[in-house]
Amino acid sequence: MATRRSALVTRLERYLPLTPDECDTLDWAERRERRIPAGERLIEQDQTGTTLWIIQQGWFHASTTLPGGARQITRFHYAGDLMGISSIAWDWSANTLTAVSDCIVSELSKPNLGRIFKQQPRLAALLYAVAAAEYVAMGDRLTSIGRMGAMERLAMLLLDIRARLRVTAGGVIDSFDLPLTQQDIGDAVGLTKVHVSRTLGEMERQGLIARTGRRMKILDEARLLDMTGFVDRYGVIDTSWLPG
Amino acid sequence: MATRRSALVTRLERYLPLTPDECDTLDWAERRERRIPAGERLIEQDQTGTTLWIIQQGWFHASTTLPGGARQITRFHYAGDLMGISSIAWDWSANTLTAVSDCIVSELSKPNLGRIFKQQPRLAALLYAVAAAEYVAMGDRLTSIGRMGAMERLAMLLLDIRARLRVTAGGVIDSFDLPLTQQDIGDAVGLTKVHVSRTLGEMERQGLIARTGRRMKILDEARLLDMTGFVDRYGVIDTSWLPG
DNA sequence: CGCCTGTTTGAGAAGACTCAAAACGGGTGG
DNA sequence: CCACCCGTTTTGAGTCTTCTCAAACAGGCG
Repeated sequence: MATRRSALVTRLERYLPLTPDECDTLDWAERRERRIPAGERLIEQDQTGTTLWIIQQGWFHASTTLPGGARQITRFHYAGDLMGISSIAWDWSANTLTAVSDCIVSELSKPNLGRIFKQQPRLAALLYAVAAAEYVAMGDRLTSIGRMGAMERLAMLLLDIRARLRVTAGGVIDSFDLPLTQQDIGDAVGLTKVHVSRTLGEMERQGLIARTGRRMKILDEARLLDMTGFVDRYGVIDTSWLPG
Repeated sequence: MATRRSALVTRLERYLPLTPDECDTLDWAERRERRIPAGERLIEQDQTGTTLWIIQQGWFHASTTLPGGARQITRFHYAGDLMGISSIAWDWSANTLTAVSDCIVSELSKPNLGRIFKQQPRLAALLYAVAAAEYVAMGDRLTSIGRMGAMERLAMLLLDIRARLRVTAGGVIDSFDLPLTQQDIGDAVGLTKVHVSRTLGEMERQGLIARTGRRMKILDEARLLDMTGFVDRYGVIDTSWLPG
């Protein structure tokens, strides 16, 4: 039977058409597709691990739990993302990876990542560019948490999630499922769940967003953009410098 | 005359001895060494720029300024760092880069970065691993700002700066010059300068640190580590997976 | 010596947190 | 099909950390 095309390939092709060789190299490097139900953990913080994962389907979040029990969600991962970045630099995971929805992931071993660098330099450079974009996006989140009030932080989060979902969805979306508890949302933006509840309520009252269960709709995009200065870091990536 | 060895080479060799070819490729890729006096800016947020920089000497910080005027310092850059990451993914800078001390930088053009991927895959993979480590370090800062109180945030910052300076210094140091105003420190950890002043004073009173002018000394490392759970992300990087 | 920038200190205000209880909602079993 | 249960969300009241505004203080440099 025809194997499904890797979500990583699909994502990368949004930025740059890949050669058949490059696609083959990626397909060959991915192994052991696995199904992870919502809520389950792929790896635990500080746990040994020398594998990266590629999300084929679904969402994850990466979190850190502090000695006192507080938790910070440092980022979300979506279909087409390379996950488990800390395993690149060490032999253990810096984060806990939790499935937000039902997911399918496949493995990419570190040696296979090395082979990609050797055999497909252009692909490697593209992965580097994507990583650079995500680095900048994390800087944006840092700025949001460090210097914005509760409502702006939440606005930023919603805009960020939507922008990234658009890459996977391959088009413009204005409403999306947000399968997160308010506790999760708070852990992502550095607020308590109580304050998240109040603030989301206030945003709804002001006509900025609408909620139906856990479906989120952005109503007043202009004002959300205005209050946050949000910039989409996922839509476009410069590939002109990649080696031939 | 013998050209000085690139600080990037020195830094990378802390993780992995480079081949002469790899060193040559880097040396050849770097151009136009420039001197930047303390306080001056190398590039402004949103400004067009298609160059990366390598810091040969000194410190920089990367900051974002919000419409309201608030500023967040997203990271510090030290000798041996590749700076201007956002130019990898786009043709403009996401941050303002400001020299904290008197600095020397050299340029690395994007096409030359591309050539490194093509000609020296192992070197490219090492750069990727270093970037991954810095990504994780930024996640730590995010956690610190999102989930810790004022004193822990400052403790985290001091431990982080010291850990990174150790890489450049090539050894253990317990005190270091911190040429930052309290405004800068606050912008890095998401506090006002007033609260930074109070909290640093309190840390001194508790015997955690000592200050002489802008020289900072860590007195009670054990307690600082204990209150923050700080992990050094710069000291060791796994290179076993790099292609031969 | 005086100026300018940066630091310290004080007092009051604001935003977010804690604790607590009530309302909601989806899923399960009777 | 209904009743119950558990996790989640909402609302309320009081507290605490951090912020704001303001003024005094310190230190380096012309």
